[in-house]
Amino acid sequence: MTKKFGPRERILETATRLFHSQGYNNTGINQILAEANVAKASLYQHFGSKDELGIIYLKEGREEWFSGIEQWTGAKKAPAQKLSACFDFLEYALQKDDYLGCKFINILSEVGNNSPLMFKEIIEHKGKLRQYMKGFVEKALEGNADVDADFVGDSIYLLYEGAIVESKIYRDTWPVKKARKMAEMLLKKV
Amino acid sequence: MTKKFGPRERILETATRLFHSQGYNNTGINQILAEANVAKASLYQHFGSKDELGIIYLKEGREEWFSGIEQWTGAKKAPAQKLSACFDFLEYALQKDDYLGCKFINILSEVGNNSPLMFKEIIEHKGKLRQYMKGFVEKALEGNADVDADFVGDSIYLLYEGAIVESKIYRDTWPVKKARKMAEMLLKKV
DNA sequence: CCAATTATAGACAAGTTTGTCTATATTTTT
DNA sequence: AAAAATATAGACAAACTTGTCTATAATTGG
Repeated sequence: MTKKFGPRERILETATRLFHSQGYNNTGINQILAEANVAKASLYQHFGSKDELGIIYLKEGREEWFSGIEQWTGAKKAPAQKLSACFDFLEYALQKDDYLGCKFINILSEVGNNSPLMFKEIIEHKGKLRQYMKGFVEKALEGNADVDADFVGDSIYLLYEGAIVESKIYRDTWPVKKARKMAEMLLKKV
Repeated sequence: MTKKFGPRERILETATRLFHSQGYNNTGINQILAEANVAKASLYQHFGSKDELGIIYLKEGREEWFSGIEQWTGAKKAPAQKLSACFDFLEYALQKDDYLGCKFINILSEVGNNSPLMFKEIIEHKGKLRQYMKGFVEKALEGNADVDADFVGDSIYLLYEGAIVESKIYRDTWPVKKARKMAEMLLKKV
């Protein structure tokens, strides 16, 4: 059995904290090692490079995100309520991390197209989130023939992503609150 | 009179190109100097530090942005049309720069709270853009007492910002096109 | 209990980074 | 034309980066 707090886990936990709060490029390997109390050779044993550590940071970030959002939507029954729960979870998550924004959007600004494997993680994560939310919108608008569910779904997704970025800029939850309110309105009376 | 293509101008033009395309942290002073054909001492003569160069890069970016958007909105008369023109300009600008996204959002991910003066430029730019767009929304909804113009205005602003970020991720204009369509819908029949 | 695996500590290489400083050359201005 | 301001080229410092390698210690499985 793998140790619960072995070097690998400590590295990943520390790297996650530092990459998210300081940024990927502003976080050196040595700082991670020092704060995780791990030897340098152990890092290069478990992760082949800093780039790979970044990729696994994103992979785990995606798992954690969807695990969280499914917990929140799972507590609701109606699709429209599940969609609102997505915004509630976002508000909770952004506040919990002191408005650091989205790990994926942030790292995209840092690495650009330098790391194709990171870009792959980013676009896959966002694509999955988009489909996830659009699924609720479709169900909520089912039978409503005169409404373009695809269009409304993407609009709500854009509101969601806009709320993430603006919460970071304004260091406040108003973007999420207003985005949710508009999303709810769009599902009711379009 | 200041020279049109003196060292200062060449530095700023090159730094703008490189900061935007490669990122701020991925662009070293030496690369800027080499591509601008300028001596290192000249850079530190005109700009005291890389940080200050970054601040002026943002200041100029804001001027250029608003100069551009005002050209596009100035060609329209009705407030609703002016608002649509904001989206048209965005689509044009993002495509022109090959979907590099927003200079301000990008650099925020890189420097975080490390540079308070940069953060000041960022929040001022976004705050001004928000008010600029909300002004059109207010005028377009004037007399429409049963509609909360502030709420609709912020929603459209969030759609706008979401479209910027998602266009970068998907390397496509669909986010802007859909955001504009939704914005137009919100001004017509809410 | 002993052998194999895993972790540690840290020196080291080769390359970055920003910023300073000197010395020389080119423009501008008076 | 002389004096002052501006630009150039590049050496240099001090600190940082990722990644490799060696030698020793701790832990684990059979």
